[in-house]
Amino acid sequence: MRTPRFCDKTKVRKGTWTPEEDKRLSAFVTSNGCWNWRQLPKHAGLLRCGKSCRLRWMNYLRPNIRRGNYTKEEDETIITLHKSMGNRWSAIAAQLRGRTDNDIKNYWHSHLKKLVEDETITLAHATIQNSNHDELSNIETKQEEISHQVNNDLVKLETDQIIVENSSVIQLPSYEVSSMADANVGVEVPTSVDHLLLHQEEDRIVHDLQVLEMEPMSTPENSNNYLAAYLLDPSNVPQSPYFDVELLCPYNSNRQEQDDDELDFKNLSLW
DNA sequence: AACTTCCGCAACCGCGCGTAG
DNA sequence: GCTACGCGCGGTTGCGGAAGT
Repeated sequence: MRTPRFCDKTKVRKGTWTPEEDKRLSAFVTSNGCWNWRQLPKHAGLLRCGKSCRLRWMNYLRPNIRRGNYTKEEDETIITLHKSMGNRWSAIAAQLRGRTDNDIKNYWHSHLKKLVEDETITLAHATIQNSNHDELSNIETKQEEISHQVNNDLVKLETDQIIVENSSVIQLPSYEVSSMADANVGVEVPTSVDHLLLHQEEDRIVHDLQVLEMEPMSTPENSNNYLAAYLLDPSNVPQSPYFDVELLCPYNSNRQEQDDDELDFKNLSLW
């Protein structure tokens, strides 16, 4: 069982050190050294506990101690060391000449901590803004790709429909072929398989449009795609929050601004 | 001028570790 | 191996001056 290690509170002084006490402690340690902090106050004629004497000497009276006036280099050193070592003040103090752990700890809590927190917040803002920008770019790229694909598909679909309607003998629609110049027309009799494939392709386009509809429809091309699909088969096109099927046009710009506001609000609410 | 609040800093406190007996 | 003790460290407190009302 450990005995209480703290000073007998009835016999020792506490609180701020007087110049007289400082003088006595300084003189004693300078001439005799600090061989035993617990015994020291008795021999030095001080009504303080050993622990208090040690603290006073180490943090204030010891020679070569620098106080205040931290340089920018010291600030950076402390911040860097704190990042890697955490609250190990004595280890940090060992890297800075003439600074005590207590002084650095106080300086950290009164100045640097806030500084670092502010910088972290600024950095986090910048990171999220960049992230949002990248995400937006990805969505726009994806929109363009889908839009382009849908446009091509619609052109092929319309062409194939014309072929099916106007020709008694047609080639099976092949969407692997990129140019209509490659299609051989007038070879085979159309079968129910041809129509089945055609409907499957329509379904695929409608699916593409559904994917497109999930994204913000911000470009006129996307609206046109929606209109084209709607005119082709209104029953197969899902309702879009971005396209007014009554007016057959995109919702007005106020709607878009409102959505933008909501997006901004969502971003803000992350904070 | 008086009072309150804020802030920096010195000092205290409790805990853990190392070591001597 | 156990205990008592000293020391060092880090968290917390409280004093006193500055700033604000």
